[in-house]
Amino acid sequence: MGVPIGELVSKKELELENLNGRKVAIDAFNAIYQFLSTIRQRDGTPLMDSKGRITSHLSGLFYRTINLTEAGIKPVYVFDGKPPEFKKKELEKRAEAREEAREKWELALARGDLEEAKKYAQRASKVNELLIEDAKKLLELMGIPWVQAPSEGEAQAAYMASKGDVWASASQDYDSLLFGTPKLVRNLTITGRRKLPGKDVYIEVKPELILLEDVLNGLKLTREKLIELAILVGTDYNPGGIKGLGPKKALEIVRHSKDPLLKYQKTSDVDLYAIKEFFLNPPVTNEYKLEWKMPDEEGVLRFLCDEHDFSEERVKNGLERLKKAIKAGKQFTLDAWFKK
DNA sequence: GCGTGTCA
DNA sequence: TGACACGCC
Repeated sequence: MGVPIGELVSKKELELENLNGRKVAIDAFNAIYQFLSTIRQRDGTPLMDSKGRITSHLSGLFYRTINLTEAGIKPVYVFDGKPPEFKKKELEKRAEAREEAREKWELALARGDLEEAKKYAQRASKVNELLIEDAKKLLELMGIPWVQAPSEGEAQAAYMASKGDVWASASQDYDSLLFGTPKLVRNLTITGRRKLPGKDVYIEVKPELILLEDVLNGLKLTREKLIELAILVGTDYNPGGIKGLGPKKALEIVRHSKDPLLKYQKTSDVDLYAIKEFFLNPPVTNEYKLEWKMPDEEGVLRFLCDEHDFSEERVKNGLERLKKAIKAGKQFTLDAWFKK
């Protein structure tokens, strides 16, 4: 998933306090997928209400949004629209991988191997339309803005960041760099512990900031060349990339060739130039309003507790934290204003 | 992933 | 106060 250019990218470690007072455009699909795959019981079953509807993503969204607000961050979630036609192959690949994982999940469960079961259950995670609708509804009730992208959410987030409507985009994937975000935040979480695959070892995961300018300067590339590099090593639109080309070789090629795609286009069954054009000029919209409001407390309680069986005590507690954080944030903004 | 209770 | 185990729905 996403472009495999992590090893070429220069990162700065970030304290959450550094984001105080900043607006951040979060890739909603990316966040929801993470919640859905990680918030699970020991056997891999996601959290569900009494009617069997998945609630893992609601739990994740609710508490993370409160945490970000407490850190003085103003989040806006950006949802995917219609994927481009040439993403079909990648989406089919993911569907196959999910199906395979689902079968292995069942087999592991039958053997009573819980650890394996959970691993495959996570890989079988599927973000469907109902999860998206519920997520949007929760955000609205919480007073948090969300934006409907016409196409890729990463592209819309990058557009909003490059216009200066938000300070940065946030995602685990690097794609928004290709779409031109000046700043990308990864690992935008509070509790920075992540389990290493396989072993029972946890590592500290801190938020990190990636500046497009640093990446381009470090690699001595233009954004157009970075896009060509990504296409050679593989994107969601041409999974796998060019056979036999890794990041290092690809970097040399794009540095020394005026039109690196030309040679590989001849033997490729996808339109590499169309992909490049898509990264350079993706469909985006100006139709959004970024307003952070006080939460509709009754609405949140009805939605999470009455409809989805969340603990009233926990949700009320969360709402108190959210209200307090919003007021503190307003105070901060006014203080900063009067100090000027 | 995250909150909460427990133990030092 | 911080690390950890457990349950959340």
